[in-house]
Amino acid sequence: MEKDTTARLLDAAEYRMRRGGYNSVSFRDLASDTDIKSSSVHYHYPKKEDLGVALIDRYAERFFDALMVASSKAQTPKEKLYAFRKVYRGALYEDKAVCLCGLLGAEMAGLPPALVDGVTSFFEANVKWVSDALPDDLSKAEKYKRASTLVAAHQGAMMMANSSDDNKLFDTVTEFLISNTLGQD
Amino acid sequence: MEKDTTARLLDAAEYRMRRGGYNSVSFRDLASDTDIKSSSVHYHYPKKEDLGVALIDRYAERFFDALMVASSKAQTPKEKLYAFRKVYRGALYEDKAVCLCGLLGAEMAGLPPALVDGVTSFFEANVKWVSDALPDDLSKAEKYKRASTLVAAHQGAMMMANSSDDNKLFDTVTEFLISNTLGQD
DNA sequence: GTCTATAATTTGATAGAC
DNA sequence: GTCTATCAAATTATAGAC
Repeated sequence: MEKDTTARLLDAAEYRMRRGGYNSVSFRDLASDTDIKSSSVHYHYPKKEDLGVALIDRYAERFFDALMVASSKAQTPKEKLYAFRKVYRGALYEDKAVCLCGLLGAEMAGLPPALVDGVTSFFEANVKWVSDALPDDLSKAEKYKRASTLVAAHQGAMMMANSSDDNKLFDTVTEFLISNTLGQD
Repeated sequence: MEKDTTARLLDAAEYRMRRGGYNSVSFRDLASDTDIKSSSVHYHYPKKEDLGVALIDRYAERFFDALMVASSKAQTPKEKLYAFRKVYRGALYEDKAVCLCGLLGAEMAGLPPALVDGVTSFFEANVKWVSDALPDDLSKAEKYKRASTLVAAHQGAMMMANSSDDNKLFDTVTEFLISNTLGQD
């Protein structure tokens, strides 16, 4: 089963965008990456915006799919949070890049308006997932606080690991924070 | 005392780069922002790289100056960490943008090599400053772990606040983390 | 230091043939 | 779906006058 052209285009675009940001991706780069012409890229994604929206959608879907898989056997809050960490960790170690939505979230003010909602939703869903993973006895506000902290730290750790070319930093930070956030009431 | 042209150029470039990333800044934009011609921008910064390096240098200098001022009366670890938070918070609230180095750190792989060191140094210096602010009785490894976590969380919280247009998220996360990181041994 | 002028390249995008 | 051909605009950058 060969990958179709849109999948290969999204792969190439994601690779580039997660390394250099939205404006670092050009139709001609994608064309040469996938051995077609730039006009053919426009056939699949008429505007760059359309490509951006498709990229974010696919990224979010894949992320939450991976999260479901990784957490399928998780019972305790701790196990669930380590599943969350594992998915982030995979994105950093396997793709050797930061989170697509983390980068675009920073570039938010410079993005076409059509992309904004997808990025915002990604983080809302992140925080919601982590909230639901936390112990039941915590208040809603307390869950929100801790979940936001965990998501923010995962994103920040990813960026710092990326910028210092030291993935261990991600491991250290996220491990510390998960045990710390759970370790007290 | 009027601002000289380089200062106005760096102001304009910083404004744009912190909103859209490295590739969202063009010489012509800066020219129109400062009411000069793009060829005159090149007089001050021959290559875009040169501009980028100058931007990062100025940003880092200003950041650590602000940190010195904010922490001048801080005695305890807690007071010092709140001073650190205050400087980050100012960058988010007053400039209404993420950290320049946070954004560039995410875009690292797509940046001209000349910019890499400045971004890396910024974070190393951040972690060092926070390490030194932590209680003396902690081991070096423990300080590194906590300092990295605090810096990562500040960066991540900034990005998330930016992407959700909700600066309160930054306040919540950083307040929680500072009290939490200090609250136990 | 700033300007005019311009070059070389890249970029997002479209028309129309196959 | 992909191609050739093309466009208009943007972008980095330089030469040379004032």
